[in-house]
Amino acid sequence: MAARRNSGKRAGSPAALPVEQLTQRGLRTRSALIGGAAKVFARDGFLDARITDICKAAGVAYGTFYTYFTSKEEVFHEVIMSLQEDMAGHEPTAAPVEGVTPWELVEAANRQYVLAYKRNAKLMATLEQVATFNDDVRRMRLELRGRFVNRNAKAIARWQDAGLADPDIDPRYAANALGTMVDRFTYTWFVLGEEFEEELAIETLTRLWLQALGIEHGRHRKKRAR
Amino acid sequence: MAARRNSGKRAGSPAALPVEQLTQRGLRTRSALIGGAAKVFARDGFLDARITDICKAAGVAYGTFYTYFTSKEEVFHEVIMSLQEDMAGHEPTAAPVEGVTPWELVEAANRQYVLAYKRNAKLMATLEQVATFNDDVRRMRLELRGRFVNRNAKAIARWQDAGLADPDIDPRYAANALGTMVDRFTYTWFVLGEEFEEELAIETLTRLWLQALGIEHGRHRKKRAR
Amino acid sequence: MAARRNSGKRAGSPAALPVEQLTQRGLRTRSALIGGAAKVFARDGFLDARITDICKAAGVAYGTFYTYFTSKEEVFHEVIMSLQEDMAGHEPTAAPVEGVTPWELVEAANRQYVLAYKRNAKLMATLEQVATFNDDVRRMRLELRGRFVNRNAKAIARWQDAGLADPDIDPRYAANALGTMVDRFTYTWFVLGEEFEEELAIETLTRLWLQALGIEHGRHRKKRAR
Amino acid sequence: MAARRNSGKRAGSPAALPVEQLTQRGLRTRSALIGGAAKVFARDGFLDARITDICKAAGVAYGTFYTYFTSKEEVFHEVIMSLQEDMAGHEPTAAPVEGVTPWELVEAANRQYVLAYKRNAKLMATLEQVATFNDDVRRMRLELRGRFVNRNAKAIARWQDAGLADPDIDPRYAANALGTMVDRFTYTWFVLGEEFEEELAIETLTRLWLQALGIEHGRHRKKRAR
DNA sequence: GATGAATGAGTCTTCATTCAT
DNA sequence: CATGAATGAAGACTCATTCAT
Repeated sequence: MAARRNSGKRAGSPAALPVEQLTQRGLRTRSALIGGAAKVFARDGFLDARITDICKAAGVAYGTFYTYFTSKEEVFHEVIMSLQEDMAGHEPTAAPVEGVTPWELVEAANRQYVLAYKRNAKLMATLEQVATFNDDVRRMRLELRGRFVNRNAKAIARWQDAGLADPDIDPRYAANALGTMVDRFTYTWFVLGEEFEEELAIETLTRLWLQALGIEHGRHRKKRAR
Repeated sequence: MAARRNSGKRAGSPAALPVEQLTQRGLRTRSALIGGAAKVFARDGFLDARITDICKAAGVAYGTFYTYFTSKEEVFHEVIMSLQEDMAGHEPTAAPVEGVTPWELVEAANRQYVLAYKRNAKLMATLEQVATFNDDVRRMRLELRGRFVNRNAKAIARWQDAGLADPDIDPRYAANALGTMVDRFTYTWFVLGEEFEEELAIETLTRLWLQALGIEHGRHRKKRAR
Repeated sequence: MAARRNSGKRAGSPAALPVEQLTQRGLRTRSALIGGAAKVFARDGFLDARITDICKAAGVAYGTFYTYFTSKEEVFHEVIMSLQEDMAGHEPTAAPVEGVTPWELVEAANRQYVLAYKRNAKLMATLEQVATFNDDVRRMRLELRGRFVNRNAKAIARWQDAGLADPDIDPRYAANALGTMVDRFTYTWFVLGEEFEEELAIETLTRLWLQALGIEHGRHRKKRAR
Repeated sequence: MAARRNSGKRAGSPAALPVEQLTQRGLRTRSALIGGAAKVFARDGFLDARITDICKAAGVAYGTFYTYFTSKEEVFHEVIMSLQEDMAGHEPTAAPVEGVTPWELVEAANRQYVLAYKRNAKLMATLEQVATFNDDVRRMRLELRGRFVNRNAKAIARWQDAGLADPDIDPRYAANALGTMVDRFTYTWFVLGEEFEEELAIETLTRLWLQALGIEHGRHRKKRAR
């Protein structure tokens, strides 16, 4: 199985049409291409995705692709944008809400993350793939991760200040570790194919998350899987 | 006037020399190639690594590569084998040892993992890359992961039986989640480049690991990073 | 930064454009390639023919070849198809025609075969070459041969029934032997370069053909070459 | 199925050891190599035969090959020499023998040719293959053919002078055509795999041979195959 | 003489990107 | 805007032949 990547692009790309200046028809075609790309990236990964296939999936001619995008990377970026919208769109409010326990908050967050991941597993796998060799994507992921971690770190600090969580833990370190735990557990589950039972998984992740921080959970009596 | 053709009736590729039948000199060259490959894979990743470069790094002619390996994948496999030896070689004894606390055990394991990862960060990044598109490597990783997780799951179950750990947690789920946490935290640290302070990182990971399971740690008074 | 890999999960080779879906321009290029291939195959044989040369002969860029064909074998197939059309296209009617003597029939057939062979000698040599190592081509040739031999066998049987030919001869064996005689004599002549005089060759082949079957020929007084 | 041939050889071959100066041991090794080559050429054809395989079959080290031969072509030549000895070694005396009828002579010749071909079918196929691209071999075959044809032509002329054969046929043309007939019929039979019954085939070839020349055969009452 | 490792020229093949219609 | 053919750089791989022990 040989594998490789192109090194350079040729000079002076003619630049794709700017989205703003697109006619109705143009917008439709562009959307179709993004949709086709999503399908192909999910099915084949980034490396094995060919522009031809994207165009076929979108029902447009080969050359049309370059009317809207400069490169495979560019469509990929668009696809990932939608993906991330979907991944983030359902997050529970980050802001502290009166009367919501840490357990409820964390469980809700974990549940939504797991479900979103499940929905987008194939594309997430592709995203993971691209992040291993494309610096732009890597940077993008780091930023996103940063925002996510920050929010969690703040919540942890808040809980520490409120005397709910172990004060001896560095919030940034913990937020990184625990966020990573959920993310990668889910990857192992939906991408690598290790089998888990949904409810138990979510509950275990939540319990580990909270107990790790020394937070007492409000629920009781969880059982192991048989 | 020599003549030849590919893909005849016979088997397949000319098959590289079997290691067992190699002379001293052959063994030396083979090692040089693996070393060169490690260097190139670490520097360029798998996708951008070229056989030529591996040969250059090994100080041998192009064709020599194919005396010992069938493909880039095949050397990569060898490189990964050594890598995994290094990653696993320093693991603390898995067997329960009298008088060793969970804290000591987990901290030792985490420390060695972090240090090994640090030592091999670039190659680990490459391994991660290949695992995203090569099924053989992916399988290999899953197996390895499985063994690691099993061991941890057993330790957790033992601690639960001994009344040290929260009995309401499924050991397999927990071992997966916590193993993943350490692995991916380390990846974020050494591959993605997020900055952490070594001692604090190891300690935080250890503390989270143990507290998550409801295990009381034997040490006290950890501080946050400033 | 483009990226790609071979041998993914999907089908196989990128598959050349199907002839039916080709535009005028595409058809023209494809033809040019077949023409160029014919030229190169005739000049260099199959083994020494390089795709580059075919492209040069066709006046197109290297990559264009793979727009239309998957491999050297594939163009070769096309070239051979045209060749066989030319070889078979001029055959005299196989059906028994009132008032045509066996001599006239066999002579006409031999003459057309000799002339067609002469016209296509170089390509026939190449075909012969490929048939020695490519099973597809070999099979193709056997089929063709079979059809040809069958027709001749039927004619022989007819002549036997009509009392014109020696009834003690097995028609299939004879058709094989005599067909082969003409074919290989012509090969020796035009490919190996043994020299013969055209009229005398055709006449001798015809006479041998007929006399072998015990058929009296209608002409007289043939002379030896001086 | 890609196919190709090397274009050039490197400069200054060190020249293989001359047979005359070989020790006993050397002669044995040389023989082993020729034997191994015969096996491999028969199995794989010339194009797919690799020096490695020849050495393996001969039970000697790779490099040893070049102690005795300069190239693949050179061993092939040796192999073909033995082959031709076997093919020619059993030929019935060419010289006119008192009291032997043409039928007896031709049948004996055909029978021995068919049997020899059957014995050596695989190598004959390989010889045919090489003759399509190697000028030396082609020349060799032409010469051999020439000698064979000459002998037959002389016999035909003799029979014409004796009033046994049709005087209106050119002996060289006839000898070429009929020789070719037997040769290629046999090729079709043993190499291409068309099925024939041995006795009937030999008899039919013989009868066609003789009747084509207008020679009355001495036997009677042959039947067709059922 | 024997051994087996080292060499590298020669081609094929892919597919992102460009461009003429 | 759409279409689809044309382009060509980049690298993998083979194996006959050479050469150091």
